[in-house]
Amino acid sequence: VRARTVPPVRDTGHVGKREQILVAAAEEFDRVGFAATSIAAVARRADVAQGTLHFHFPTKLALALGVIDEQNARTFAEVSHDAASPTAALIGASKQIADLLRTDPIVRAGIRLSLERGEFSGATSSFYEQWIGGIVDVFCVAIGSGELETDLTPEELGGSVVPYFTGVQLVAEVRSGRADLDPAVAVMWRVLLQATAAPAHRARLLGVVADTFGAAG
Amino acid sequence: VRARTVPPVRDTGHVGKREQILVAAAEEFDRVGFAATSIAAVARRADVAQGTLHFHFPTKLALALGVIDEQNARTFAEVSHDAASPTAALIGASKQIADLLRTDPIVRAGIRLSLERGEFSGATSSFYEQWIGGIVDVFCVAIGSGELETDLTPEELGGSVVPYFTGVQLVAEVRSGRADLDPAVAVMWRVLLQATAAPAHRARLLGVVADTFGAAG
Amino acid sequence: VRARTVPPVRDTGHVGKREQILVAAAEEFDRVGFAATSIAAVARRADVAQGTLHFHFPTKLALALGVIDEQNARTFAEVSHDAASPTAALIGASKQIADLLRTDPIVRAGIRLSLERGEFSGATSSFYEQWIGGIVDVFCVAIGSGELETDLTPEELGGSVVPYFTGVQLVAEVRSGRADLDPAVAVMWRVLLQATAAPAHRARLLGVVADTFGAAG
Amino acid sequence: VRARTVPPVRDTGHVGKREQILVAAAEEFDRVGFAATSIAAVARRADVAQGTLHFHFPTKLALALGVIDEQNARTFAEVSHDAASPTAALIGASKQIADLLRTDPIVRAGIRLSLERGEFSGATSSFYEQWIGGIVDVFCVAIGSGELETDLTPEELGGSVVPYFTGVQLVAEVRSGRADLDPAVAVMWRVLLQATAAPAHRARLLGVVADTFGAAG
DNA sequence: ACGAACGGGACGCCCCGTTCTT
DNA sequence: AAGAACGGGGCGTCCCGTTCGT
Repeated sequence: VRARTVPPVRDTGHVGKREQILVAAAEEFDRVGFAATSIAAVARRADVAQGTLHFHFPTKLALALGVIDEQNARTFAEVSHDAASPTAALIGASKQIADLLRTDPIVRAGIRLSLERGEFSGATSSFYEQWIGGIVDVFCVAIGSGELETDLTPEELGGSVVPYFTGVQLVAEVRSGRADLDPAVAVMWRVLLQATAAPAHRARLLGVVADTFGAAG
Repeated sequence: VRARTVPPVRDTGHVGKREQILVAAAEEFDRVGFAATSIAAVARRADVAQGTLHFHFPTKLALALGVIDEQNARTFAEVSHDAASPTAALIGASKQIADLLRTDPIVRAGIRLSLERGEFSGATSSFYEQWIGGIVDVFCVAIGSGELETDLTPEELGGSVVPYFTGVQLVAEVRSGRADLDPAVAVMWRVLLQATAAPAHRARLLGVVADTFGAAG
Repeated sequence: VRARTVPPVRDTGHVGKREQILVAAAEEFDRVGFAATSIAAVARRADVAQGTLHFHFPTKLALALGVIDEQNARTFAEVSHDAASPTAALIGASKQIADLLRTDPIVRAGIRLSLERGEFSGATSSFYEQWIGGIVDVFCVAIGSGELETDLTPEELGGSVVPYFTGVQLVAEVRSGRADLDPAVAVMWRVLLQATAAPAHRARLLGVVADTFGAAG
Repeated sequence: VRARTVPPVRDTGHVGKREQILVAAAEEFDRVGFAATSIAAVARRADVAQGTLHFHFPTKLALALGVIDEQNARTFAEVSHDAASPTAALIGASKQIADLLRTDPIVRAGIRLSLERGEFSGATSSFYEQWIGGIVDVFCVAIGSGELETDLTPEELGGSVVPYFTGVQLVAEVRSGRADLDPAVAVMWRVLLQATAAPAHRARLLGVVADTFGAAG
């Protein structure tokens, strides 16, 4: 920090105080939740003065919203739309999100904050609506293309898959610190495909699941 | 309190300060979570002096553990074992727990606290292990009796159903304050039965779901 | 304690709850002082319910005064009046009190409380007046008998010896936990005798000091 | 405080919040001791918000150590080394410290805290070691120069004089609020000089005592 | 613009000393 | 003799401005 008194030619590794703070905040939020997170601890972890923190995020709530926004961006960025096999694309996205949940503090924190009801209602519920909406779209395509066959509507399906994934991730966190998240997500997909995959596609999609979270994983 | 200065013949509704406190604490924990709950608020809500509260629960953590314990007791009490149709019994239990989640503050709070990672690890993870264990047993019977047919092991199934229910309940809470919890649980069961029910039992079990969470629900 | 549910014929070692409490209180007062002593800790240490404690001592102040009174009694009981050599008697008493200060929690606590100014002013200053008064009497006799020769009045002498002993004891406590109290008291007497002993008695009295706190001590 | 919104030319009497707090704390510590001193009372007396106080002294212990440090500095600053007559210098220092004990709250509080055993052990015992060490040095010189004659070693003498003074001061405090501290210190010196002063210097040194704490005192 | 020191109240948890009832 | 109830702070510290220096 002191070395920056003379702003040098190419401060390598300089990622901007803002992001530095955001990551530190995410780590604390993920660790102990919103209410128990102290701004002082965030500043300490970010190696930043409290005044500096206050300059970028005037309030603790702003800090949380910043984390949630960033998490939304990162999460949705992972969803790749593949018209060929929408269900396979969904499986791939779930794997990538599971990976993020294991590695990216901002995503971890964002999810946790999104589930703490209360002050984030706005950002939070819109997050779920958005997510479910996107998945419903995928299911529409998948059903339309005959990849899935079910008497459930796409809305019912999407509205159940998102909570399913949420629960799997959350209980994995509580039980094992997300160590065995991948197999749990795989089981989820096996249940879902057994229930909804068209017979013609079932074997292939189960293969995708096995490959994605596979024996190697 | 004042009315008790003359201990009357039949102090109806006197449930003991301890339970009074437990309920008040549960309401607060459910509303804002552990960290944001203030002991003063609990005492106020329970209409009890802070010293009284401290006598029964020396610490905020003790308060939370008390709530979790009570919730465990109440939750498991709901599970009725019906040898005739274990799956139907499970569906019934899920309905009853869903009802508790809508009405019983202690159960609501207990679940919420169980998902807040950290200091409750002990009580919490044992809670999930216990719950999953019980459900695995039911699935063993159900598969053995031919009611369910699946290539998933009972362990996989139980370990996936519990998170499924947890997620459904949680997202329902965030999205609608659990107003539409019943239909969401019904969808869950339709997915699960479609995936695992033996053809000979499928229609009947779906009927149980419809009746349980049914049009009347 | 449990064994006393049936009050037996000869509860050996039964010293009365009152004294039990007094000792426990003294230990705590000696350890941390009046203000920092908690009544709960005293009750715990005395293995007595708080209600019981309150029955014997309605107030924390009463507890402290009880300790101080008992200490006064025990302290003054040690002073033996020996007309043959009043100074030697004084030396002996100082040794005995020094021993008490090392072993008797009530005396330790009483002294400590007596020096904590404030609420005990009454009991405390009377304690010093009484003590100094007694010693002045001894010095009167000693000077009258020609054992001591000094241009200091007995009042000056007594009023200086008591603080001297107090300081020696106190600093010994702070510096070494009273481990080397005896030699320090011996030095005190050597100073005092060098200043006040009549030449004819000096050697004998110094011998008394050496014997009392002596090489064996 | 309000007057400082416009930082004026000559903020007379502005001594810094830190010192302001230190003095207020000393007054409280002196009045009721460490344990019974409330931080709120200190803040109130210093006319400072509790947050401000916490900024300068994060803990009550830090506050006490701050007072003790300051007292050490002020006390040792009074000791003037006069090679001509070391004993006279010591007498003078004792007078000055006695004056401080009557007037300077920080010195009063520091002494009191130093005698409250327990958490201050570190700062406290070093205080006594330092003090005794300094006085032993003086006695070495005094004995070497023939001003004092005694069979006591300088260590014994120094290790006895400091407690003597401590006791005199303390009992004076308890008995009379230190009103008659000066005569008591004078008596102390008369005893000490009678015991240790070389005959050739005795009259002169007693004269110094009389002049210092003298008839005018 | 940015960083840092300083100041300010407001509670939060703990627990303390007491009283009241059994 | 004991258990239960009771308010009242104590300490810590948190989150937030504001004012300096750079």
